[in-house]
Amino acid sequence: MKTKLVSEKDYSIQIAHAIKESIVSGHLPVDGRLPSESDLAAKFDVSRSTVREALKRLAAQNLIRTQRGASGGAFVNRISFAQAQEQLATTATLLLTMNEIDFETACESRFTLEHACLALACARRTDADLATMKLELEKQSDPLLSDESFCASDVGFHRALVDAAHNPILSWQLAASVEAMQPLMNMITYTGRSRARILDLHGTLYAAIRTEDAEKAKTTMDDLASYILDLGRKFVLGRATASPRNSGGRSQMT
Amino acid sequence: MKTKLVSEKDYSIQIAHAIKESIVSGHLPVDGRLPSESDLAAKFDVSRSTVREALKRLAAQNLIRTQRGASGGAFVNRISFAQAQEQLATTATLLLTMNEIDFETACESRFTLEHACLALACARRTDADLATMKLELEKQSDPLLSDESFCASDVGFHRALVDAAHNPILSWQLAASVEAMQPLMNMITYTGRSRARILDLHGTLYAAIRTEDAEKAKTTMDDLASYILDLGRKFVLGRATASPRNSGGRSQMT
DNA sequence: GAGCACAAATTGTCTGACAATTAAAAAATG
DNA sequence: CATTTTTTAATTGTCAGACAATTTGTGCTC
Repeated sequence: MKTKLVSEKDYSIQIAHAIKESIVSGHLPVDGRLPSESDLAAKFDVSRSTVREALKRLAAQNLIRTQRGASGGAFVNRISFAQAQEQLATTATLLLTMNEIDFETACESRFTLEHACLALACARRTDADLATMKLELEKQSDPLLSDESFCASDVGFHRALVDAAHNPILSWQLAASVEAMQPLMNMITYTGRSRARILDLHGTLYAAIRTEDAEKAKTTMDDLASYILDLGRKFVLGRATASPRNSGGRSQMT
Repeated sequence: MKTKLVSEKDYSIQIAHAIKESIVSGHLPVDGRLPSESDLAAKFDVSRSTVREALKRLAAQNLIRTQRGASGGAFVNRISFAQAQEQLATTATLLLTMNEIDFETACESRFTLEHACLALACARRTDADLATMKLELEKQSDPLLSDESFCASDVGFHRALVDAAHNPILSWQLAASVEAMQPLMNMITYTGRSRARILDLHGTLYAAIRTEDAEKAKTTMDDLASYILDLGRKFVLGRATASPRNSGGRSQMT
């Protein structure tokens, strides 16, 4: 049976949308196979190229995967947390860089969310969680560490903290948030003194979580948030007012 | 100058990745125009179809938009919060439905995040925010409201609450979270008694935010969270153990 | 200047072909 | 018969060339 398409929008968009609906609604089961490109072309009464463009749209959203060869085809993908996190991080990065979100707003959202994890983290942290955090703490205490490595370890510490809440959805959202902010954090040059302060706060956080002292953890997180905010303010990061908007003015890719 | 591609992966993936890098890194400015499809085909030394498939991948992620006609082409898109929210909601929905996240986990993450917004909401809520919340409260008090409409109003109330924090990043993440959970919430049948209870809690929340009583708001949110959790537990929503996994077993789309 | 026909550029779609890959069927081999 | 090899068929990936649809600019007419 042929499926009707309206001629107002591009066919590939409509086809992608139709298939996406089938997937999201659960009508097409995970690992279910879509009809072959030729069959879809016949079904929608379009050419194979058009179907292919539709499928590429879906593939870009990790909704399907394709396999060549006999009994190959397009299969409904079970989206993984890793994929979802990458998607979210990309989107968050774009929002930050393209929409003139200032450092303070980004910082506030990140620390607000992280703050929210602390109660759960204190209640559920395992020895493994603590060990991961401890490891990052030791890394950060090395004064020879480059700013980038320090930042990376910082991300690792906070990820471990969030993971200690043992809620995959929270971990997903938070990890992406933290990751998206990394470029901004990388613009800060960490002096010996600021590193010592951060390390100190991280240590206090670690201890609070180890002893399941949620209140202490929360106040420490607040201290860390305001300290990072201060650090950020000292750099260019108030982009909303500092740098001109880079819209307008066409430019070619070289 | 031609850009080299390795022959191990599909060309359209590599090309999409290359252009994506240029965009995310800011090398291509917002609203900047990409070379025409023919030019890109020449640059990467592939056919136009392959380039087109790559561009469709980018379009699916809202990274570019295309325009027909003279001086048309593909332009770098400034991603909007609305687009970002839709993407995030889709991904979240898929994670919930495909990865056997149980109702409790989803509920916990949502209310944990929402809880985190309360302090900010109390401090920053405007009269407009309060008015929006009030409006939804009145909608919900109509006993003739269908379950779906009640749910929709519920979403509206919580969105208004989150928006009262006046942090666009938080609004974005939370709104998507709430929206992604809507299908699950829709599976609950709301009795008159449960509606009254929810309405009561919403009212208390509203009052607390109006009077900037963050502590009261937090405890009320916790009450609401545990009540919803209880409601959910009474239905099938413990899918992790209740329903069989719908993977395996190929099936065709009809 | 206003309106109009026409050309040029660009994306959207179609057609048909071939290459690459893979699984299953068929054939050869012991 | 069991195992290995070869062939075949199905399917996606890529290519080339064509035409349609859409939009912008240009020059002409009035």
